[in-house]
Amino acid sequence: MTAQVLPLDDRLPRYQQLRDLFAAAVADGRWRPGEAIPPEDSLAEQHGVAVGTVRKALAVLVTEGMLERRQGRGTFVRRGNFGNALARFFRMTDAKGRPMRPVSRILSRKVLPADAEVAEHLGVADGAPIIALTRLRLVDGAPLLFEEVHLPRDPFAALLDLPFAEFGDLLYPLYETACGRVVASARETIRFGQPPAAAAAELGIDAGVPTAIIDRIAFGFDQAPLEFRRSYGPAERFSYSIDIR
Amino acid sequence: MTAQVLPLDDRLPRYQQLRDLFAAAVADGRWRPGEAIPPEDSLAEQHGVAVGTVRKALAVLVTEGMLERRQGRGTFVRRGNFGNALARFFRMTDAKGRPMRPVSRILSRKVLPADAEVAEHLGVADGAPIIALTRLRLVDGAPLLFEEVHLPRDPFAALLDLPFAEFGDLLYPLYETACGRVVASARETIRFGQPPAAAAAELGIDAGVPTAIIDRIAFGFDQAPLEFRRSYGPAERFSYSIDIR
DNA sequence: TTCCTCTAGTCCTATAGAGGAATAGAGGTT
DNA sequence: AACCTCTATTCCTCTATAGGACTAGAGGAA
Repeated sequence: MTAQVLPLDDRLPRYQQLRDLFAAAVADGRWRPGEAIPPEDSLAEQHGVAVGTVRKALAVLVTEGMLERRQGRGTFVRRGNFGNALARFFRMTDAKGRPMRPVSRILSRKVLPADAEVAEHLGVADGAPIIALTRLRLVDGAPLLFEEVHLPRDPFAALLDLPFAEFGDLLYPLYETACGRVVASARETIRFGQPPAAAAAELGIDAGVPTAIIDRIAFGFDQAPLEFRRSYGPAERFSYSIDIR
Repeated sequence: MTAQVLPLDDRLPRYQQLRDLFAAAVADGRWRPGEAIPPEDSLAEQHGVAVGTVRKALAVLVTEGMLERRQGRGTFVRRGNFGNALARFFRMTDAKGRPMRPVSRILSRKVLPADAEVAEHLGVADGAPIIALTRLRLVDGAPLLFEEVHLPRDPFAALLDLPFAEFGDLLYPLYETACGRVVASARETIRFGQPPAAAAAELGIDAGVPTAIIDRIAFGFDQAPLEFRRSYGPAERFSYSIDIR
């Protein structure tokens, strides 16, 4: 969480040590999303290695998705691709396979102690303070998804003061701009069951209607969990598409 | 389909041309799954480039999943990871999140003309000959999934003579050993709906029971579709887990 | 304004080579 | 048998360097 004194491991190859060093620079905000990092030759000089070694370290971070290189321009810390975020994470498509673009409305915001399940998913202590949001996502004015979002309180405390109207339709850009956290990957689990009463009410369906339940844990560049989210939607409207490897 | 005369593009960097060359060697069977390819220095000499250039080409193919390098041993054409195939493609987990290991039984095998949907997914002409398999996958003796598998006939003709008992529990190893085709990636789409009568009958459920429907297109190393599969399973028993990016 | 040229900065391609690390196998020792 | 040592083979790390390609911006020409 806090910027660590570098636990560099001398047994690792230098390019791996550099990778860790650079990743830490991104993680603790010295290199910021959207900005260019120093050019490769100056990094090489700075760390007393050959340019090729720096290039190799940067190549690792590029394949890990943390950096992005543009010939002639520089090397940039990747910002969450919010143009693509829907395509990457919100893979609900309509009957014709087109991605749907939901509008979002925050319904509630509370600080609660984490229950056992949320604590495990977020990797925090049982009972640790959690921000719990509920929100509704609508397409063409019709409610499509009811979501319960859980965030560790401290890193996301900035969200506690934000008026609901300013949350916008996507949370990940907000995590970046308001809290400096970038979502780099996620794990989703889909199953099928019945919605809790609150979800059914907001969705305007009977509690007995078959419902798709999607659990998602979102991770930062350091693979630490940032968010746990559970989403409910009517099963007949649901279609989920994914490319594997 | 047939081995092409190399359409090497001189405008591409040499390492990309080499990549294409090496990929073609795998695709047309000169380099075979599980076997080692020539060492990097001999490839370099053979093609008149520096070793570093060969290494770069091979690195691309490693990240694409076609090759695998082992220090001190060599560079190998990757074989479908059948130990991991379940983990990679068959992501149904039980209520506790453990992957389930189904047993398979082939129910039927026919050669049919492709209908419009199958033809599109497989990238073949409408009405082209297709091998259509149905099979049942069981866990602990109970039917869990009913599957309709569609394959282009000619590349998979070897399956037409194989007794059902010799199909085994997984098809992908069979595609490799019997037909020389390796599944490298796949796209899945999940939705919920109602099963066709045949599926409901084999699964022992009512036709009205909510059912998970998974469509999968499996691709070879060259991104060409190899198989189209549609699977049906009772929704309450279903849970699907996926890592994103 | 619009277009062109030039330049500085940056990443990309490619080469060459030295030394290290991991593996497999041969052969010897206990 | 079990273990060790030695060697050949192979991939890995790292250095050093040269020229090319792409971008952005400054300045001048039409």
